[in-house]
Amino acid sequence: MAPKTKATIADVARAAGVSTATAGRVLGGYGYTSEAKKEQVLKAAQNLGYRPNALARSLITGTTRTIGVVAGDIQNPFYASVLRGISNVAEANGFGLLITNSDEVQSKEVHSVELLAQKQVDGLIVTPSDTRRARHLHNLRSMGVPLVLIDRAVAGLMVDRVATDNIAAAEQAVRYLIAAGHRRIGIVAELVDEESGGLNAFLTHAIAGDPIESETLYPSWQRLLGYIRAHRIEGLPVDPRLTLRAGSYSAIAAQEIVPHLMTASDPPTALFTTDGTMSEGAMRALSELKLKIPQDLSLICFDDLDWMSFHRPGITTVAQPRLAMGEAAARMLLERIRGEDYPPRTVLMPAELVERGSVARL
Amino acid sequence: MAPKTKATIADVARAAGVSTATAGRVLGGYGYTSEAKKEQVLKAAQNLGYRPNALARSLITGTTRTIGVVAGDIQNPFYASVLRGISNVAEANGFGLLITNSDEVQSKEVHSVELLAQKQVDGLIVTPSDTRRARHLHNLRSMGVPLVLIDRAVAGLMVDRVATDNIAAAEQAVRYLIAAGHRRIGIVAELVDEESGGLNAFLTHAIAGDPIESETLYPSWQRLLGYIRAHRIEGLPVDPRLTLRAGSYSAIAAQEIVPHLMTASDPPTALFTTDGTMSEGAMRALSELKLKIPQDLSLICFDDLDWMSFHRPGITTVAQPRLAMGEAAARMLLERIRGEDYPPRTVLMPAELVERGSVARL
DNA sequence: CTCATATGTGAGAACGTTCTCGCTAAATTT
DNA sequence: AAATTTAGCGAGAACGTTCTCACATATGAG
Repeated sequence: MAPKTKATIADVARAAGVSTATAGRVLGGYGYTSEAKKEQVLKAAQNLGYRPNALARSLITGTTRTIGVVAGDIQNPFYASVLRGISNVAEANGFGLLITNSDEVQSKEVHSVELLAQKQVDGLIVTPSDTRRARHLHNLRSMGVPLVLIDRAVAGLMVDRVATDNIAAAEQAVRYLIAAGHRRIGIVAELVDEESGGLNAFLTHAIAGDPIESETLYPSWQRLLGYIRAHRIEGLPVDPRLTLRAGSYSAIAAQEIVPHLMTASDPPTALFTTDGTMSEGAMRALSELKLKIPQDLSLICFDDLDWMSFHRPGITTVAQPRLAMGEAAARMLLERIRGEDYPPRTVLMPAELVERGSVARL
Repeated sequence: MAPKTKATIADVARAAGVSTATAGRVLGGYGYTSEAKKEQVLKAAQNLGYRPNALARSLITGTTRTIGVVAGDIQNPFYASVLRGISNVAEANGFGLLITNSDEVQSKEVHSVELLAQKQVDGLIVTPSDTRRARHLHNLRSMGVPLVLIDRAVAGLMVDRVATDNIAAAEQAVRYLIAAGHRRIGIVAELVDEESGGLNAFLTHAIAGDPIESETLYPSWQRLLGYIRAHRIEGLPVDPRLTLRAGSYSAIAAQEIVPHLMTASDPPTALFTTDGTMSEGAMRALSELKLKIPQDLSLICFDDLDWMSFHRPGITTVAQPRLAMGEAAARMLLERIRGEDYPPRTVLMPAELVERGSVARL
């Protein structure tokens, strides 16, 4: 029944009494074959338990029907959802998914991209960990490997990209807080990479309303920018002491920094956390400080994580369409793989402010 | 600099003025080569931007350095963590990861396994969606493809397996509740597949203490068994009305069923939820019912999800070593791929009861 | 000096497919 | 009736590697 050794197309051909070419035609579904031989071959294949070797096929067709993904960390709900979105459309189109983690470390990302390229993926979806140095990605482009960026852009790399409209999303959230009467609003953001001149320089520029090249900013910087814009629009000053930088993409970092803000002399009445991880860290800190939400502190988070809906009170949050982002990215990539030749597209997806009970009116 | 077309080993050989065999030797790092030629070849490869084609290599070596994973749903924190564990050891050993979702649907799982097998993965890690019908997995074994099962077993399929010791874990949690004075303890479990005779027959058998073949039980049934054993050990009767079956692996199902229990005439004083998804659904329901934990209801969950630690009160839970499970599975698989030939091993990992504040002493 | 061993090299087969070509026979058009 | 097209099939060349072999050359032992 189940054969001990794998059967090749030649074995099937021999068993069916035809040439490998004919066997290949019926098994591969290309070219002409008579009904009679088709049945013979199919029966022989069935008996031998023939399973096509995708490697050999890919070697000659030049396509693997596999797409490579470099995510930051599969375990992170953001990436997990994005991946699921990618997986959905990949699967629907008969594509496999080769997934790696970069941990937001450039060297790992380079290594991953190299691995995936060697495995001859038909295209890549990457969340670049460095928005400037990206030789490996430029290199891919010059080799003609389709590439789609998620969540972040790379300066000078003109490729398809899908991201959240971070500035608008943050601006909306912060204006919502201001509309509720809040005047001192804290923000806790990752802000991992030094923008030229650092946080202070960025703040003074942004507060002054200087034009800022925001496209290639990291998402957390974009969200900070939205925070600042909301203040400017509403005619409110920005107090730099209210802008908290975690400095790394970790909940612990957020958790450690929040207490400084809340135990200071003039604490904020509302807090805005700029992504799921920061939200989690902040929640840990607030929980330990035994602060009541929203009585002691109003809160708007970023990313709609499971617990935010059943937490009491419900957490008002900016929901990114994570699944849809993954799906959009995969669809764009598949179009490129099919050879469609648009100019590079940027899809900015709107985030939705989900109102729950974590914001008090002052 | 960056070449427009991909260079093959033959191109490199030509440029270096050696044979493809020699070029292959230095590039592939096998056999003898003189220092002089080695340098020539390396330089030529550098100039041409040579990137080895893993497909061609795999076709001849018969190994792809890729392992396939069939998970239920990447988006689910349980699978996300397990996957991360797998990824960690795979990456450390230079293996790639081909990941698919089965959504716990048998037909999708079969399809995934077939896809991965065609792509010639060196081995598979699967969370089987059906513990009985698994022809595709038996088939893999007979073809000599290494296979490791996670979380569940398949009747009659003797392969390496890693899972949580669900019975012991549930027993410990429920005994903990009993020790705290609880006498009416509800359980909300998935229990998706009809065990022979259904839930009632299972209950009567288990309560009577009949020997039960527990190895191939689905995790939720095992945890129910642990719940029953705890009652038996402590000399407490099991009230079938307290055993809630969600019937599907979804938070919504759990959310819908919990209110029936809590608004009944004789509600439990404590609740045990048997996995992360059930916990989430139950929390939703409890939140809507505005029940205070632990004053109105004590609670022990399964799986240590992020929010459980900063929820107020903290949620006491049975923490599965999800990451370690993935790592263990990957390590076992790699051993098999290397050709090590033990008899099939089952690794039952202990879960840890994390005490927080969701259990009241009566 | 001869024989064995280690080091180095290239020609060409192999891996399992798809693809190109040439050949037949039948069907259709001119 | 001749000319073309179409269906059907097989031989054998690709794809880009690794691997096996045969053959050098150098080194050292006896």
